[in-house]
Amino acid sequence: MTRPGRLRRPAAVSVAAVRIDVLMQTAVEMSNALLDGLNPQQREAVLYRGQALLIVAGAGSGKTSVLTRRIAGLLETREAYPSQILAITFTNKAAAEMRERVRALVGNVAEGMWISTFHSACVRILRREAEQFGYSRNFTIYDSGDSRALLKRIIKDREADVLGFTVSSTANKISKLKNELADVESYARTVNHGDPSDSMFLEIFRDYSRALSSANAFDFDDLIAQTVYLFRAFPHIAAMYQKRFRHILVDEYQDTNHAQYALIRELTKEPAERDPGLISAVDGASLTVVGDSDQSIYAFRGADIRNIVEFERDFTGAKVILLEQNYRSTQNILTAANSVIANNFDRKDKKLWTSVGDGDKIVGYTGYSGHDEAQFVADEIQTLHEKGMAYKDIAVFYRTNSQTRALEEIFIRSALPYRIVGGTKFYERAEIKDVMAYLIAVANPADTLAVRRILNTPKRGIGPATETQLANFAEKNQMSFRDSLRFAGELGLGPKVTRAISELSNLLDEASVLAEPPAEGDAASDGVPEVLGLLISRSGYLDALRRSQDPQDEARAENVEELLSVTKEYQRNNPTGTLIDFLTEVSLVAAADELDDSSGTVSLMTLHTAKGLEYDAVFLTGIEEDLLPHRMSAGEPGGPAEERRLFYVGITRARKRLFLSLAMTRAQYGDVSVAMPSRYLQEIPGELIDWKQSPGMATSRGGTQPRALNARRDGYGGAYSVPGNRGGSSYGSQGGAQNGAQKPKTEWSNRVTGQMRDNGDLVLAAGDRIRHTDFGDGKVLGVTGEGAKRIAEVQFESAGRKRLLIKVAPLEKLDADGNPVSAASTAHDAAEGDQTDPRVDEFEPS
DNA sequence: TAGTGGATAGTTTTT
DNA sequence: CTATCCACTA
Repeated sequence: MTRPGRLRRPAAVSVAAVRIDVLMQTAVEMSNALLDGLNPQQREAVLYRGQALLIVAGAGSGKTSVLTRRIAGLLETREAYPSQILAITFTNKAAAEMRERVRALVGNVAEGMWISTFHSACVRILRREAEQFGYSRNFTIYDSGDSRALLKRIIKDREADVLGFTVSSTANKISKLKNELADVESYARTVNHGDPSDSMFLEIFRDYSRALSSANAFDFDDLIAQTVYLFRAFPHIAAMYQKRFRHILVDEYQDTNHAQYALIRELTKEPAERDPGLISAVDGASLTVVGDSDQSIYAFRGADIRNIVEFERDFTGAKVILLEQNYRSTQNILTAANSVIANNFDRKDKKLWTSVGDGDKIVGYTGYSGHDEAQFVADEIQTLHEKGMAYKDIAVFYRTNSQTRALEEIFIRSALPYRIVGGTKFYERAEIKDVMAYLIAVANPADTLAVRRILNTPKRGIGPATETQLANFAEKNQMSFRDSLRFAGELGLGPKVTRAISELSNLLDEASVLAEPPAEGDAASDGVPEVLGLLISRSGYLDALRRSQDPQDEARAENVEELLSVTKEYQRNNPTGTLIDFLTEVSLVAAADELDDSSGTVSLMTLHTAKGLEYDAVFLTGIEEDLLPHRMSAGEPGGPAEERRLFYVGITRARKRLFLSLAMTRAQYGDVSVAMPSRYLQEIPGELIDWKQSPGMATSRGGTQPRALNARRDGYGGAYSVPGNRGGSSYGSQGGAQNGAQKPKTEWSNRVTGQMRDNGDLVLAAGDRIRHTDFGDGKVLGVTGEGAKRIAEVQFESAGRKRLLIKVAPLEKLDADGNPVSAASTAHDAAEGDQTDPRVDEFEPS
């Protein structure tokens, strides 16, 4: 498909003429394919043409649809070439989805568009222009872990810890400054030099910036800020991009920070007149932003809600379109969401509505403990699944990552397939970071942090003393730390150490030869996997893991091999991708990017990660004071309001079913504390919630009438205290099990990730009687599955029917008299000792 | 230099 | 509770 010549630049005059002409055809051409099924507001959002457009898109109002059709429309009417479009999304996954949907609408024309996250777009620009400002294009990207490692060294070197500097506080402060586009010089001007703590921070900030630039590296925040600096310092470079991108679209605009805002401003500026061929000035690019201030949940990270609130004032003549009709959820869910968010003052009133009807009621549940709550979630999921809902359409959300423990444990026992999205990410594991450091040392030898990391990993007898000597040598001779390795012989070290250093240095050299991109015309190399393979085998890293006695190292070795297959997969998909390209991609993956829709598992994630996703059934867990309005948010201005938005985001992820759960007591840091229902629960109209067990019921176990939660705040205040045992710390230290008769549960083995209980040899058949630690006695109805995945379906006398993964469930087989068959035959007793003492069932009314 | 054991400190959300 | 740090010993 060739493009019409008439659209070609340079004369802007003629472009303007064409635009009108195109616009007239637009409505006609687009009405068929692209406007189908849109409501009037959506249609307007697709069709509007002007310099600035704000689409205020409530949750589930079809904004992705609008955005993709808007882009497709620009392409279809030939108002823009693909290369003139820049679309910014929040995650790579969203970017991929958007590209896919545009492709579905207009075909392969979509190829040349830039659809990416802020960070990827900036990396792309920075790599292209790096040489202009003292970096080289193979710079590496420091993730927050790398930044912290660097700061740790600096704080230690400066002995700043005695002044109360911690890594995390310093990292946060630097990040904040960078998000405000402050650099060392500008910050220095505002500093009170009389204050020792102030000037110390300045020194740290300066050291940190120097270290980054001498390592030829950027941290996350730099990627944005440095791009802005680049544009400001080099107007001709800015002009290039300003002329190139004619249409800029930004999704999730409410979560942009100041630096990102400034970047958008730079990109939409009228290009400075530089091009002699141009008769008159080119307009600034047209800007479309989509967002919802009610879903702003990243203020803690510098997101500035004013960017969207003041958009109209900011871009004069901006058009605002409001999308309120929701295509995702039932009315009950929306009413709950509306009533919660209405409690945030200073917001523009906006009410989501739908035409699909009320739907099911929201289900509420109050557990006695976090594990009870988790059991409720697992049971409900099982029921949903039996009624035909696929696991992949179900999600469980929580506020903090630590809440996954109880959920995971119960899910494993219940044989529920689940997946944790985010959390400790694959690429954050120590062994992966080690191996990545090898790759970085090859791709960017200036990155001293990476070189230091691998220097003695695996152990080669190079200790801190040797490392310091190398560093001194490097400094004295004005060379990089990497290069100092080449001169190991001149340091007068022992022969063993000298040889170890030289071998490492040679290995890196060899690898970098291998990493060279293939010469012009050569068949594509399979460079990245080859380089990685060489590094992990010759360095001895993989062997060291395999030889290790530590059982966890086996899993680590597997992870390293997994990374090797990741590189192979990467190279298959990107035959011309270089090592640096691979490293970039890895640095910029977000939690939600790991989601795989076809996985067939329940998804567990934090509320933050959940933004932008949707599921048929959603479980919001831990709706408690100090957890949902999180304790840490109380002090911050705007904190509680942001927490409410977080709750709102969670509610609006649900299509059909919404479950709200909480616990009366929650185990945290080893001891148990009392939890109160979240204030936000009362903001939902009582008639929308069907309490299976309300906070009122949960205290008075005997089964009184459900007490409406929403009735009165003080209604449950006093009822919440846990009987007995408020005495404090003696609790955990006594080893717990004998306290089992008391209500709050004692403790559970939290060994989910480590070795599990293992009933591997336990044979069960239909008709057998068993005793379960939590559910009491029951009868086996049937056994399905093979080997380690054998699942028993058990009818318990009082706890109902459950599915249990035999291998790991805390159960014993009983003989005809109701006694455990034999302690020895069930492996877990012998293996685990005190953790598995049978306890009184915490869930049962006693 | 490596490995161990005891003490201690930190506990929100993440591109 | 857990992860990390530090000091001490082999």
